[in-house]
Amino acid sequence: MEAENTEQKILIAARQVFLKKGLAGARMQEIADMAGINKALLHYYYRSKEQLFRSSFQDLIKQMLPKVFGVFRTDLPFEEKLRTLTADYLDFLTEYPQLPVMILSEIQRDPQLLFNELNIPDLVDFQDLQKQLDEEAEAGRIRPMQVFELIPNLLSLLVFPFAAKPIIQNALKLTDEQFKDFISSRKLTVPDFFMNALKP
Amino acid sequence: MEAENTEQKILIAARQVFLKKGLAGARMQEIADMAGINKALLHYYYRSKEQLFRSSFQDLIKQMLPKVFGVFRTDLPFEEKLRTLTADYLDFLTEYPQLPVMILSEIQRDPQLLFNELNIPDLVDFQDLQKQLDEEAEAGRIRPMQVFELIPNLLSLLVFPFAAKPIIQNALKLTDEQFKDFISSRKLTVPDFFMNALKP
DNA sequence: ATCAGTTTTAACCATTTGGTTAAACTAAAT
DNA sequence: ATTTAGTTTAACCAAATGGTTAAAACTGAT
Repeated sequence: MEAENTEQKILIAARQVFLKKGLAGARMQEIADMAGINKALLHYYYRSKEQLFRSSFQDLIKQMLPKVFGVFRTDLPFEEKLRTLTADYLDFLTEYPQLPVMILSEIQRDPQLLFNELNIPDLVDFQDLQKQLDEEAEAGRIRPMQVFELIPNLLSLLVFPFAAKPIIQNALKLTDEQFKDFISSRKLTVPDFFMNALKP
Repeated sequence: MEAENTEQKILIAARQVFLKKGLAGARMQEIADMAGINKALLHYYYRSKEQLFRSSFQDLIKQMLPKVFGVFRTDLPFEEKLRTLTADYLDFLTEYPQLPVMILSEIQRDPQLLFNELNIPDLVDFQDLQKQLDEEAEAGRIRPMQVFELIPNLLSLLVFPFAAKPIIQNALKLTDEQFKDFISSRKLTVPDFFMNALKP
């Protein structure tokens, strides 16, 4: 998190502020203060708030997507894919717990935002995954399952607890540390739960 | 959605705008326009933007919570509870698909918001539910399961698809109507998935 | 018809906010 | 030493925005 050049300092500060407050709620002054620079310098490096937001957003998404979908491009057995993805994704989100809400709310505001820059089918070959599922089902190891049911269910189980972090923490009276433990426990319980749900 | 008195018109308009843009993104002028009234009239009825937001937010939450948690106060068999809650909750969220993101992002901004006004343990008696789970497990109908694992998993499966609606719609190329069908199919697949995951 | 209370409006205000400008500083290249 | 390019700042600006005010219009009771 240390400062290198000014551009980096700005990006890091912007990320922090945008993650917490979103595009509309963020103030250029706050970002400048957090980066320890003058507000005009923001506009020198990134012409507008919108542009700074996009850079910061893009940066995060580019970090995120390979970790979410990368494992789908390997030829690991299905259960391995599931366990790897779960652990990697939960680790990543633990670093940026506010990311899901920020992404979801900005996409609600501007649905184009995400898809102008990246192509999800490019990242996950749904058909390949479906083929693997069909094979597993054929072999009697899991019950028949559609990717379009499986993927939303899996992402739900992985992402939602972060989106609902304040609610969970309050309802269960967890400190930040305890919340991390809660998430950590899910690296096992979620794949277990999931594999059980897939049993024939 | 029809106008009764001005106060109602304002609340309805405010709800629409806040749902779409959140507190920071909403403009008083836009709310006034949508309600077909003058901006000053907003301030006559609701002193400030913050207060209008709270009223609108409160209103929605009060509608939502009984539907989410109400069934936990009945003495239905566990699987019945699960299926009832799923159907009711999915129906409710279908009416307000943007609600989850709005709630989650405003709570991230101000974690107090939700809990100042309502007490979740008052709505769900976790211990009662745990007892029921223990009984089901004892009888060999499900495997042992903690409420604190079950509830987050269930809410994840129910809420997340709405939060990710634009992503799902784009990735799967669904119209609004097809998205509703997708959600509707989950009234069966989610409880099925869930009950299967709970099998001993 | 009039009066009191409520509702509605147009005009206005102060502050905030994103963004600009022009000048000063720095360090490397010539 | 001077030029040049990049970096940083203080001071400003125009527009947007939440909020106020005072007066007009409406309503229902007397």
